[in-house]
Amino acid sequence: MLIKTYKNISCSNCQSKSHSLIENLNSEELNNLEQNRGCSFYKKSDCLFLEGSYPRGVYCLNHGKVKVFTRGDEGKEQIIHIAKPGEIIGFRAMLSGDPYLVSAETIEECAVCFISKDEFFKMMDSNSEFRNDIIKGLSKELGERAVSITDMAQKSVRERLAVGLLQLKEIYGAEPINLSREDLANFVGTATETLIRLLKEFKNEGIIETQTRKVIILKSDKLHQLAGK
Amino acid sequence: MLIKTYKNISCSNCQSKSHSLIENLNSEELNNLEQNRGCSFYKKSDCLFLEGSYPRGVYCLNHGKVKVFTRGDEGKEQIIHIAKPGEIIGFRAMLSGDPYLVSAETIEECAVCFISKDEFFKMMDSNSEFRNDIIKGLSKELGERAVSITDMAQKSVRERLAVGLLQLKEIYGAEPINLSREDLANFVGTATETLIRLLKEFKNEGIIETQTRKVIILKSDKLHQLAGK
DNA sequence: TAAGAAAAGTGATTAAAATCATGTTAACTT
DNA sequence: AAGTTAACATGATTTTAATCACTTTTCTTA
Repeated sequence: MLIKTYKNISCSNCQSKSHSLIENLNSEELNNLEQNRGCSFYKKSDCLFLEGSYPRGVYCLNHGKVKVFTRGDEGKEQIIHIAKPGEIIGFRAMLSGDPYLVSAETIEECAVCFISKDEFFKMMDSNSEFRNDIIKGLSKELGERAVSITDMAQKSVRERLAVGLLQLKEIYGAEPINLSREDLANFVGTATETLIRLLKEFKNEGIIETQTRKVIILKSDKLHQLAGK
Repeated sequence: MLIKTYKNISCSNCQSKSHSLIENLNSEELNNLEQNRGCSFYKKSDCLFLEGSYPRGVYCLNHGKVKVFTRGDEGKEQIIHIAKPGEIIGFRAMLSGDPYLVSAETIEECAVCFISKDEFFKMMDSNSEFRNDIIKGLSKELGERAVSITDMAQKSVRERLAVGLLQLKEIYGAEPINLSREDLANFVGTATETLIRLLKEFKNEGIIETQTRKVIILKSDKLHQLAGK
């Protein structure tokens, strides 16, 4: 259970600062940020923001994981990204000036700081390093998404599952992957039943191990092979 | 046939300036840009840049169309974007500092100006309006790609063809869509044979008309229906 | 801790789209 | 203008993955 001392989180001492875009702020800026952001605790499956609404600021993830997804025609989720601590969520729509095209929801207990639009743009304007990091982040993600589109269009579900598991390994690090089968299916872009069958195959082939819902990767090299180029 | 007076194109009078990111440059900046860019004429199927190589600058499309694509495992192209006059091509990789993740190739005769890395970054640094337009452009595209991923994962090929034709209508405007069946298939993300069969269906349903390779959209509303949400 | 609900898993069937094989038309080239 | 090549088109077949119907297991919470 997450210790709910989140109100006391300081930006300067934030455990997630080192792998965050805020790492290049100086101490003055960090102090200012600390005064002007609000921290909240979110239960599992809480919504950060909803597709179609207008952004009022950005979310800085201190603890937990957040899924970012769109909904297709029949309401089926497509998970575009799973955010981990340190990530700033939702700045894309703020920068473009459009309403959100995606929704964001916690998939475990989370501590999240909210930075208002004004504050965020102030940081963008005053700190060129921060701004460049944002631009680099956008660019990097844009490149990754071109690859994702190609994968979706050309790879088989089996290959996509291999790709997806490798991505999730990066996100979860040493911890086992802890996603519902449905979320995993919506990340890979397939039906839940198909996903379950393929997971079983991978398990039988000794590539992964499962502990009820949790997935542990045993043979990354094999997954790389299966994933293709 | 494109008149090859492209050497004389001036940025200030560029026919594509008004729908380009360079429209917010002042006359001094435009003059400077004009001194420092090089214009070239490209035949159909010429390569602007190749996946894996390092960007040395950006390409500003004055005339013609350019396809931007990745290659999947078996070399099959996935067309991510089709650029039209006014667009700046290839700044994504320059901003992220990585090698290109995509290739760019002309699909008709083109006039293209090259702006060097230095020049481009100078413009980014000195003109905040230009910079903001770039950031907005990146953000907008990033949002669109989330939708594309979802479409690829969830829509049928028939639905995707409807979506794709509507996008191409925006790009081609009043002119008929002029793409090879293979390129069209690689844009929609399907096999060429499947695409041809679906085009025939759309034709039989009176939604489109074909003139050999050219496609003319007759009923956009019907395409919107078929495309889903 | 027992009951109910939600998630995970299985089997059978159907549907969609890829693949393979081959024929036809259009577009260059000499 | 004829010949050659490449693009377009079509039919038959196979493969992949979705869908539907249902069972079992695992969480919740009263």
